[in-house]
Amino acid sequence: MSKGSGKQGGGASLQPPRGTRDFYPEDMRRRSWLFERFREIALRFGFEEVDAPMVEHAELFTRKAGEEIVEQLYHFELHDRHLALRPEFTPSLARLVIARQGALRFPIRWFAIAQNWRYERMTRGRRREHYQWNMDVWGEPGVEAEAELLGAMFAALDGLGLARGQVKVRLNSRGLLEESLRGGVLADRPEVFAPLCVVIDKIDKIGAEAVTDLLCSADGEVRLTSGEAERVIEMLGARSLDEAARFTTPGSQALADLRTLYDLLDAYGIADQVPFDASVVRGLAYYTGVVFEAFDAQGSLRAIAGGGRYDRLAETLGGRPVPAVGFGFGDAVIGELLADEGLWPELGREIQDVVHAFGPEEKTAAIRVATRLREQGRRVELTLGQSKLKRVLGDADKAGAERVFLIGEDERRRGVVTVRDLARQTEHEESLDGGSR
RNA sequence: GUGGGCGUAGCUCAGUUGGUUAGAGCGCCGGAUUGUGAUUCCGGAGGUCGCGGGUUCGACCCCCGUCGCCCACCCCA
Repeated sequence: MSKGSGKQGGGASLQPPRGTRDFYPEDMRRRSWLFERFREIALRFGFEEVDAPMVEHAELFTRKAGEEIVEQLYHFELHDRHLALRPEFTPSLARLVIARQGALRFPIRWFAIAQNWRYERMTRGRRREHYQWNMDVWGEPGVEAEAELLGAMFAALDGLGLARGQVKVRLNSRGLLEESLRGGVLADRPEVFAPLCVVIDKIDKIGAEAVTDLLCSADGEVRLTSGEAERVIEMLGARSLDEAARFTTPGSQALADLRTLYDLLDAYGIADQVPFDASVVRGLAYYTGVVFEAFDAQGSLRAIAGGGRYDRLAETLGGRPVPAVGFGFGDAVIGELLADEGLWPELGREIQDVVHAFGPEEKTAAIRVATRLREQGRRVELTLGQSKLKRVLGDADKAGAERVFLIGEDERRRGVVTVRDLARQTEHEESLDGGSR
């Protein structure tokens, strides 16, 4: 069977399902490198790592707000259960928090590196499966939490080698919009705010007119007056807090929060990397306040990361109210950006020592030597079977080894091992237990 | 979903207007003093040319279908 044979070829395809990836050792080294950077920054910011099952009850994800993320759910019925692969980590995280709500001391700072699944059409930087670094703060209503998260995000970008200015974060608050509609449509029907935001999120893709139509449509969920819709569209054009202030109600809490946030971001040294942009609302229903998304400055790729405040998710899922804010940072788009910028490091096997027995008689001695070295913390490859010295040395060199330990008949008889230093091309003998001779 | 491009050795690709044993580089294996690696030299293995069907005396090449990948648009985070 050949690699390209599809359904016609007979037998199982050797290709992974569309939109999914295999990770060979060289791929896994890069993935691990990336995840180590995420993990290191998270720990440096005092966050604790958590995880949850990749399969959840489907109901955890099936919100009704027209979100694409819900429509693209991988789900299935098994026995009497309706299960789904998680399309994002936040609902699972909420479940974890709610289940121990009485025992947790807030605020809590948790992170996860989770694989998520969405059945969607593929483009560059977008697959049906991806890993996402999630950073979340629960129990802190103030924008100090947002600032800390954005500080961590930029620290991670620094750690990946991206120069300042290569990645920017557009930021807004849904609170501005929510406040301005509070006296109108939201007074009677506060529940339409989420679907309203989901519709607005489409403005860059379908245009202002189409969005206005959707917002005012008599058949739609939102049903704004044309005056309200006009005001909303106009407000989305604001690109500074002062511009936004023209649309806000006097004493706007959302605007005050944003001003405070920018003061804090300035202290982190990143305020100039985070332009205000009133058109950012994000496509998820549960966001309530500040929302943001990171993108490459050239604008050639999809969003790198995104997040926001979701103060009502806990109660939506049956818990007591707890404010929360977080972001997700995917591995796919950042991987493309690192590739474009030539920032992926050369990663080798990092074997340190190779131990080789020339014949069956020397195998036990070789095992003892390898064990001794491994107990010292060295990364040791023990050669298996029979192979020629030429090959052993060549492979050791390619694997990045520093030394090769050789045990042949002569060494065995004298109770020693020949240690070859590959870089210096020198050799000396040691006793089998490591003593010098 | 629409349009375009591409599927030839493990990898990157070449393959003249359809013509007989389908090539290169890298990699892999073996050899050049039986236990000494990056260079060099010599040799070798490995492909039903994505898959299926059709046209033809003859198809990697032309036609149809199909699967997969890439790009753009559409759609959407």
